[in-house]
Amino acid sequence: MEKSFEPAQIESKWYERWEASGAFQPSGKGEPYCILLPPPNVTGTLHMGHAFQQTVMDMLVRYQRMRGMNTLWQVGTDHAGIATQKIVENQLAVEDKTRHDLGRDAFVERVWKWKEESGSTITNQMRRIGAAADWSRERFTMDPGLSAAVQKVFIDWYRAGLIYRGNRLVNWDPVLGTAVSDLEVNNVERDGHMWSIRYPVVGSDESMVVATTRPETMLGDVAVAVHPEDERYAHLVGKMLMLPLTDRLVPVIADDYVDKDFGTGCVKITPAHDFNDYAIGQRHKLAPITIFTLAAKVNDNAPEKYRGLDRYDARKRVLADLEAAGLLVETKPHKLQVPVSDRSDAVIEPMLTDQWFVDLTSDTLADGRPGGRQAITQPALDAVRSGEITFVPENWATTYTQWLDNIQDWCISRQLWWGHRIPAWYDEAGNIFVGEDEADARKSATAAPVGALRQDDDVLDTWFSSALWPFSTLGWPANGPVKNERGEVVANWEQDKIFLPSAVLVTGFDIIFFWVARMVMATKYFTGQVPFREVYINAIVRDAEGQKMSKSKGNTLDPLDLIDGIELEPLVAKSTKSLLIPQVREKVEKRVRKDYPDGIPAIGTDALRFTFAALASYSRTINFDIKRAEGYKAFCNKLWNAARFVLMNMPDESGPEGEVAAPTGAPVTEAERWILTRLKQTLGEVEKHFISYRFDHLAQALYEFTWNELCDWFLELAKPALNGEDAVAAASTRHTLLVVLESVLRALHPVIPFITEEIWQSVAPKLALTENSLMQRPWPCADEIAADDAATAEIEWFKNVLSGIRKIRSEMNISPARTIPLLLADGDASDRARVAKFAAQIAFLARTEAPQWIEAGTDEPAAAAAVVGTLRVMIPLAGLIDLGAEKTRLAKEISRIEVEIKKCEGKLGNANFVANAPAEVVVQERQRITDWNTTLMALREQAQKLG
RNA sequence: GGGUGCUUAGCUCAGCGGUAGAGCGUCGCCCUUACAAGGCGGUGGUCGUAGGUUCGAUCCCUACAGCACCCA
Repeated sequence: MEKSFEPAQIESKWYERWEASGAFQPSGKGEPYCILLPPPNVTGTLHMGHAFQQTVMDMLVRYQRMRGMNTLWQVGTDHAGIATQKIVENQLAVEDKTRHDLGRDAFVERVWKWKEESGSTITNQMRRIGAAADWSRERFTMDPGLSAAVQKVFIDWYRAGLIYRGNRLVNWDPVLGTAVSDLEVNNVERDGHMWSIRYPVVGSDESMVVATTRPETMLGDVAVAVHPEDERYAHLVGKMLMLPLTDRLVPVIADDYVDKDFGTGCVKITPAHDFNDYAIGQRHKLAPITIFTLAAKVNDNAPEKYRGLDRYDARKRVLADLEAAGLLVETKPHKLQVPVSDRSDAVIEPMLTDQWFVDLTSDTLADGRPGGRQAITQPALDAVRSGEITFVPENWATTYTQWLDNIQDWCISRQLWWGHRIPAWYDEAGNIFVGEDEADARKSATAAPVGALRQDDDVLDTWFSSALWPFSTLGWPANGPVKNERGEVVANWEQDKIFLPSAVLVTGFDIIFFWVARMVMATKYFTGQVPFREVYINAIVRDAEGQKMSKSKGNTLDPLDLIDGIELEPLVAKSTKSLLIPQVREKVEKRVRKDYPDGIPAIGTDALRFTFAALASYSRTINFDIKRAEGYKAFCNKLWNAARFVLMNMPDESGPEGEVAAPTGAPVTEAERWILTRLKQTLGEVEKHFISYRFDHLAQALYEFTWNELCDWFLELAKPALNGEDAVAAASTRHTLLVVLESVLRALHPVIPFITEEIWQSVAPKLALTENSLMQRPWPCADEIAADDAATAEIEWFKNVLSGIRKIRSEMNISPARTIPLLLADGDASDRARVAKFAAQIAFLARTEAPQWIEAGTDEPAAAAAVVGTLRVMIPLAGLIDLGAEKTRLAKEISRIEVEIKKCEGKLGNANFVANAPAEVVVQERQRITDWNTTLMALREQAQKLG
């Protein structure tokens, strides 16, 4: 083995071998255990969030596979309608073209081409982080099978009356020219103004003043609303107002929605361009007036002078005209939430358009069939309320149910070209025909179409196809084998439905509504089953200061840069490459140079994964600190060197295969039985933490065992045993070293697969193991290891003795290289026996001469002492230690213990404590005071002897 | 405005009713033959503030402050 751990060398070789061996595919044996990968954007790249989430999934999958489960990690990518179309449109823009220059078919072809080029980027990156996913079943949301599922679901829901077409207010992106989902809209706080505008009351001297952040929308006002109990305006309700700048009159209406205390208590109502106003308009049966075109320019419903103006130009014009008319009462600065499209940065304009919706809100349809609430929403709510699906951490269930309780119908149409085209046709009279194709649509119609049929231009929301992911990837709705777009068989529902429900969904909280809930809805409706039993909501990865990672801040990290390392200059170049605004570029460069003055060191995949595990508590964010990752690289190196030590100590005369003969019978030494006991405990903890998804505790348990017990104590204890005269103990220790190392490799494998595999390959022959890969080994079960409490007590005693000596050496500044005398006094029979048993270990590890007992009554030389129980462990002062220093040290120790005793006495002296505290707590407290007193007496005796 | 979290050592975080913990950093001594990415030993915290419940509160309850995020 190399002298130190070199991640790059070992990571490159294992992944391909694992994949080629078929180890990532379901074994076909054991209980099914399935995890669905939240499909990343097909043209996307791996970011820290992906790397974290996928590490979590990979740990679970590898663990369950080792436990003998029939494991499927279903992977694939998402066509990400808007994002992908936008990228290709940007490419066209460079050539000074738009998608319309190409036409629909040629454009879509071009997107496919781009998908072919870049589609494997993220999946190859996933391989770098070691994802043990079944790539032979990789799917794409637009492959033929998944498209068939989309079509069937649309048609079935349409025919069940659960999908309808309607003219509704939606989030409209005027730049992209499509409706977008709420998820793609960010509410951003911006500096704006609050303008107060006077609306005169018709036939009166009175007027009403409304406050608005969007004065231009007044051109579409249909009313002014006040609170029904607002006495100031009660007499005006029902009266008409003159809408300034127009020749229209609008009524004053009363509605609870209005906040009396906000502004003047009068609200202008523009139903066509505001969601709240839309609801009020509906309540009061006021027809909305749309005043913008789809490009957000003023349309013909507004007075002529404003027509054709962009919404912001219109605002200026409206304000100027109001000012001129003396109707602008006040202008003051105001912070407001502006809805901004995540995809184009354009300000969203609520817009009345014809869209397709999934009904999620009506109880019963007009014809008596169940409505969407009954058929789709309620079952999804029940699945979580009944506990059929549980969230981890559990409070996310509240988020889920609250959202479903207030759900709106789902707008599923998008005005894009890239996506699943809606299987609906219109005749010349505007009648709708839905079917698999035009012929099927005609066939299923109740009336003959008028004239020619034309297919709907729109495509479906990407989430519509991802909602079907849990069952469409398993082959539904086909009965036989399903092929992907390359013609390879990837699923077969008849066989694969055993993987439904999947075991756990690992995903971010931000898509609970948009994806998680919709998967539950669709899967429940079409298969009658829940899509998964548990939902583990993973934390969001932030930078070390807790800031959101963003390219424009310059605090993003590329997981591959952490794995491979990167020099400063390339890192700067990379971070600033796609930033267009010069100021941002400077800021980013400064930040990168400050944060990584020496670039990023290569820490390797395993250390990165261990870091993710160690940070994965139930907290909702994890702040990624590169320092921490470096610490876990050191851990990998520690493990590496521990393995080196074990292998270096194997006999030369091992068998033909390198096998080290297993001794018959139980391990000989206390140390072996102790480390096996600790291994058993650790494995038990790890199993527990896997069940509760506490990867931080899991990682810590393994870290502590490996470093603080195996390396710090057992390997050290093994040294004298291996080199001692007891050949039986040496042989036994040698074998235990191998067994413990091999077990810990197995236990660590789900977290750090590469290094463990690499080491295991060298260890396996020594144990005559026949598997080709660590991946094929079973999980090291705690139940298979014997515990030995007596041995544990012996080793605890030994550790106390050794620590006592080390502390004296260190505090008295005795050179670690110097061998010193060791004296023992007092103690009981068991101390005598233990000293005899561990004499060689004590001498070796504490660098002392053979211990010498001082019999009671004989004179003691002046010495520094440590106390273990009643035993005094002493190092003579002569030539080594300053008497004064030792007295000071003792005094400090004595006063520390006196404080502890005082605390105990305080509790035990309280009658209420003794009467009310649980018996075992009182007993424990009494035991503590006894132990402290024992130590105190020994220390005092020692102090007295020093004079 | 409604909701959900968070506030513990210099930093990043565990703990959550009965002796305050880890990693990193820091200080001292050591290049001891698995590992200086290391060893050994230290230092460092009235657990956001104020009340309450309890024999006992970092942990439970209430209020407040600050910081996040989600939904309006």
